[in-house]
Amino acid sequence: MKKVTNHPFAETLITWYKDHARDLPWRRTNDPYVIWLSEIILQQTRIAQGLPYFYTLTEAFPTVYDLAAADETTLFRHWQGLGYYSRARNLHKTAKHVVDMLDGKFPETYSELIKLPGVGPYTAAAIASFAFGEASPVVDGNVYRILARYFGIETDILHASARKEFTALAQELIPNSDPARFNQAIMEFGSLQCSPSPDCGSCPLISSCFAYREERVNQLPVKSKAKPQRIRHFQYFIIEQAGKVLVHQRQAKDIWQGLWEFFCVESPDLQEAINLHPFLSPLMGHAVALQAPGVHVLSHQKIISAAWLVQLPSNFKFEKPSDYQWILSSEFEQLGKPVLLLNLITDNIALKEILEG
DNA sequence: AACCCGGGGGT
DNA sequence: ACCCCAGGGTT
Repeated sequence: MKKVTNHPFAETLITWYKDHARDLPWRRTNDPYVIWLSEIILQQTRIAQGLPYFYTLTEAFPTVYDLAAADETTLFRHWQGLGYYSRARNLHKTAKHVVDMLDGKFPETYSELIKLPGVGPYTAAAIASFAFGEASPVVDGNVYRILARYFGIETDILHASARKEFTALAQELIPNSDPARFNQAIMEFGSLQCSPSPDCGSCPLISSCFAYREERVNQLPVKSKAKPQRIRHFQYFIIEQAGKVLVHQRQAKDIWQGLWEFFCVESPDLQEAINLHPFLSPLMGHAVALQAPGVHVLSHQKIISAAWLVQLPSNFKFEKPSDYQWILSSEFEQLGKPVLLLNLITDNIALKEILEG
């Protein structure tokens, strides 16, 4: 079912986009690798936050071959601070798959792209359209917002059926001629014009917008509320001896999987932490309290933490936990850490000097 | 279908 | 304090 003429909605967006498009680096290329990399970075991430990481990563790994050959520890270190660290792991998986199984060439269709680890409906549509000109509509937070307002769609955008409904509508709207431009335009429009608190007075779609006409701009899109945050308490022990520090890489299905940290006990207070790990008891004679980070806030958790610096004499003997290892203090900088620990280090000069010389 | 996964910025 | 951000994976 080819569209001969475009929907007026699409025409207006494309016209608006000609005058308002930002000059973003991933819009200057057709390289599917660079587009893919940018899209993974931008998942649930604002452009301003992702941009420095885009420059760093494209410089460190200019091609998919470079990324596939990368050491995962190095990749995690580059991803440090960006959040949602499973993206980094899936990035590496997909790069290796593309190099090893696909001769370094990315799949060129939505239905093939979506099979890649870390590539879901949005990202597959984005790559298929931007790199290969396929008319698959992107449906991201911007698109939900614009379509819900303009067409008066009441479906809860967190409901399972929402994606299907909004995608079907977007599929009707996307032109067969330069679908990539439409996808860029609708997201840019959502970001700059039809934002969560929009400036309807300057909107080119004001005369035909359902939400504006019905005075329901601030009620659309409908989105159910997030559940309250879980409160957690972490006790950190920076155990240092003979120029080395005790660390481990978080592995459990939990926050910060793949990142590195100091000896950590999840407990509301020091005494309970010691009771849980009796080897700590004789160490505490060498411990000094560090300035604790403030409450560290994640999307669904609040982490309240405390930390002790434990500098042990060389002849001090104790049995370290089996899942922890010693590394040179100076090498800690090279590992990917949670921002909570970056803040802890920044706020404590003594710690900073141990770890950064 | 429900739940989990970061960090930062706007209001 | 709450919302949102160029979402995706697991169970």
